Amino acid sequence: MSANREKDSQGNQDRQEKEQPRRRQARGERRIAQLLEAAATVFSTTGYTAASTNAIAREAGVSPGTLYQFFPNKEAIAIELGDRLMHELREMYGEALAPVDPATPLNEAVGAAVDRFIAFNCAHPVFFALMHGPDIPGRMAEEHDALHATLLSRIEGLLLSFLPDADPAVLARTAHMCLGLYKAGLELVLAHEGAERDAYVQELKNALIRYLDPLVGDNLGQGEAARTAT
Amino acid sequence: MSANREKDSQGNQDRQEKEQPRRRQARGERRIAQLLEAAATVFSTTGYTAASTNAIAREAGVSPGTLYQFFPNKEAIAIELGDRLMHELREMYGEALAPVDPATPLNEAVGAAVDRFIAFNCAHPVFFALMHGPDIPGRMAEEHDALHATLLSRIEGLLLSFLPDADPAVLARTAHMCLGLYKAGLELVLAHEGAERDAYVQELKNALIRYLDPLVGDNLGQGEAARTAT
Amino acid sequence: MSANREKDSQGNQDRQEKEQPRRRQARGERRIAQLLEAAATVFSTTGYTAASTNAIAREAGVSPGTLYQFFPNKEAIAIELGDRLMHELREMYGEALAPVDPATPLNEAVGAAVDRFIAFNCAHPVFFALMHGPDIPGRMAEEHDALHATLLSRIEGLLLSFLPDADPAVLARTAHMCLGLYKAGLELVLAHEGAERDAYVQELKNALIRYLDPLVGDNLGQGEAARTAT
Amino acid sequence: MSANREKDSQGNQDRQEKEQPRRRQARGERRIAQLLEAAATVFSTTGYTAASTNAIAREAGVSPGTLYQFFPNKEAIAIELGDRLMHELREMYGEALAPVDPATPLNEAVGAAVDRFIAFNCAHPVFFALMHGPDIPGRMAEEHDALHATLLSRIEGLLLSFLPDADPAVLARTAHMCLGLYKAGLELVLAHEGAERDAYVQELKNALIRYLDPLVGDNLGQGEAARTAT
DNA sequence: GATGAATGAGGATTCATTCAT
DNA sequence: TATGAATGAATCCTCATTCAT
Repeated sequence: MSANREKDSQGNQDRQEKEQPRRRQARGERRIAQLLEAAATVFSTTGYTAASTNAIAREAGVSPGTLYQFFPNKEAIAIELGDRLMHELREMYGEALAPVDPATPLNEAVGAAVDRFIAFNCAHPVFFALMHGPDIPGRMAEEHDALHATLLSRIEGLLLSFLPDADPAVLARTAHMCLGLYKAGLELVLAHEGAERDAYVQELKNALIRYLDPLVGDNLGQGEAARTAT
Repeated sequence: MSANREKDSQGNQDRQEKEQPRRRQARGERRIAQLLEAAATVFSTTGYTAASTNAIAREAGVSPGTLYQFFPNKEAIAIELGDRLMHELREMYGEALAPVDPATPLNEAVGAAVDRFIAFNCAHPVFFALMHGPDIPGRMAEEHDALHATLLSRIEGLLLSFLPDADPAVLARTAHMCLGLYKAGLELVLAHEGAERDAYVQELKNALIRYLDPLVGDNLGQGEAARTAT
Repeated sequence: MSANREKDSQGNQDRQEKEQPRRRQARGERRIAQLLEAAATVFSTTGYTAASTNAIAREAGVSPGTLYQFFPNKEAIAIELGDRLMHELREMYGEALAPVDPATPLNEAVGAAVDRFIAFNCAHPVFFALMHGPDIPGRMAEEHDALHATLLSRIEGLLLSFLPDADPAVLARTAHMCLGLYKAGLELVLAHEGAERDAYVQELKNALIRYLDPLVGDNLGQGEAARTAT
Repeated sequence: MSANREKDSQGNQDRQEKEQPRRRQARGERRIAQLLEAAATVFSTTGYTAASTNAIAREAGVSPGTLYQFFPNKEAIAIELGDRLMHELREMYGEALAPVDPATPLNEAVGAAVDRFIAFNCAHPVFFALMHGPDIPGRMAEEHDALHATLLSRIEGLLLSFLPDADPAVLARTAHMCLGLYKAGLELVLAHEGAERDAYVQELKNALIRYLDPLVGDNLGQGEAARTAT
């Protein structure tokens, strides 16, 4: 049933004999990556709750025991997955989303941010599952909340560029709304392909821009831009 | 929470024979309602996947066997629940959302629709769980899609009042976006209480109105309204 | 006294009838007895830790699921088993071991008590396993201790008949020693059969009588009796 | 949790070649001792059945593979541990317990023997676990029995000093009883500390002496001694 | 129709043991 | 030799579903 055994024919023979511990660790790291990838697949297919560790192991081509050599339980897999995704997000786009030149027109800033996020989410479909999870039980909810909080603070950072003197409560609410809108749009984007997908991306941008536009009333001309963006 | 004592000691034996089938039916209906109510509670608490039929039966105060006398499986419960919710929605708000006087300003129309939906969703928290389910497995997805489709067509109806000559594809996309935006906002609304909840309701309306406003360009003055709605 | 069912007390109001439950419950009770008997067999064969619930179910001739319909986990089985054994012990020998006529010679009192206990233990070999368990984990240790404490207090009661004015600390220590001696002897008794077993029973009595004899110095002549008992 | 690098940097390179096999052996011996020590800790903490080989390896600071380089399986560890303990016992107290001057009063002989054994058991808590194990599965029971047999023969030897012309069957039975009594007392001794422990040690001696005293009837005056020992 | 016992496959997790390096 | 990854059967327990009464 289980075909496994180092199927990665990467020909990594150039590694050194001195670095034996490193080799060991390297193998472990590879397995971990492999398992996380498998978990990503299974999570995005079935959702966290319905995902079984055996299925993840099978998807990764290893035995269940191997999975538990690297992760103490199912939760830990999702948590590590979330951590890695956040890390990558951070690496790709810098520590903050924010450092936007306030002179940048809103529609450009939003458009760029959405494009980036969409690209990231298309590359990592699990991110959506983890971000979106409504049925996350136990200690994992904390992780979920942490991920959420991180995203929110980034969005707040971005918004601050445009709304430097906003009431913190309003700012928080606006960030929540933006994240919600984004998630809603993302779901539609991921559900379509090709031209239709692009159209939804544009609609998502429109929705965000139009939602935010009145809040940055001093940036003249943007309302007009937004109105003609379709 | 309904008591279920069928020991009708009414002494009216002659009537009993004739009415037995009806009584039976009536009892069955009561049981079904009881079970669906319990299912609604359990589904909204734990989500569909994590909900167990035994838990539903226990919540309904009946044995698992009884549950399976009325529903062939777990899926069927959710499906029936969805159907009933749609039915109730239809009863409450008419066959279509649409019959809106085209002269109604957009913000009023959207505001009224959102208020209605929010009220409905607050009254029936399961609706959100069923509408939102990202981890719906197997054949149940069809039902989910059906529910979705119904909502979409209603939204399209409403939109048609304002965009009578829109491209069908654009119309569909717009409806999808509206539904997505609504779901996103609903999640935030349900997650808060009191004044904060009201604030989110307003934000949700704003988001929808501003999103739609440019599409109904002929309705002069509404952009202004939207801009000042906060 | 009955098995502890998983009872989420969720406001189930007035339920079922009066006659059927008897039958149902009767079947359940029989299953419980069956399962406890199987557990007794398995526990005495392999010890608590090494005993598997599947093995118990198999021994009882039922599926694993059935076992868990009556017991929430492995611990509960052992606990219920212990409770039933204590209950039976109490039923057989009265609430206390003690009400011994102080005029009874020590050797007779001890002999009678040992005979009774031996008979009980031979009839219920698990009792030894539960009493003796050195590797009992988790919450079950409490039960074990409770069982132990019960036995100790009974022994103390008996001793008080002979040592009415003993220091409580000494009394406790003496009771512990008696129980320990008894357990040690019991192990040997259970390990043999026929005449050899009888011989060990006699040796156990001797050990206890001789240990206690000097403590009841006022009962003249008992030392002599003890010395010739072999 | 000790690091375990065998990079013995003794700088004596010339010796190395000749002595490599010896060094190897020495290293192996050290590993074995290390593993047995770890096993002793784990066994006495969790019991044999619940002890995992991985836990032993971890406690020893080595990998599971290393453990299996020296022991073919879990059983073998316990067996070797038992053997070493017996060996040490023999080394410490001579080949026999017996060489007791028959003129030694019984209470002195028993008191000395008990003190020695108690000291040994306190120094090696595993001994109790191995000696006492009621849940020993499979082939390991043989080893357990062997250990037991050794102890018994030593006790018999000691008894022979006092009962030179006893029936072998009686002798064996008496030895079994003494060992049982000792184990029972030991359990109580190990369960207490300080003055209470000492008190239990004394009680254990009393129990043994009083048990044996009548058997050595020709040693006048000992009965008296036993009676006043408390 | 109602009950609750019964089922058994499946899920998370552990562990003795083996294997490649 | 030492390592630590790998295995897979076994463990405890759950749950959708069926059955006898």
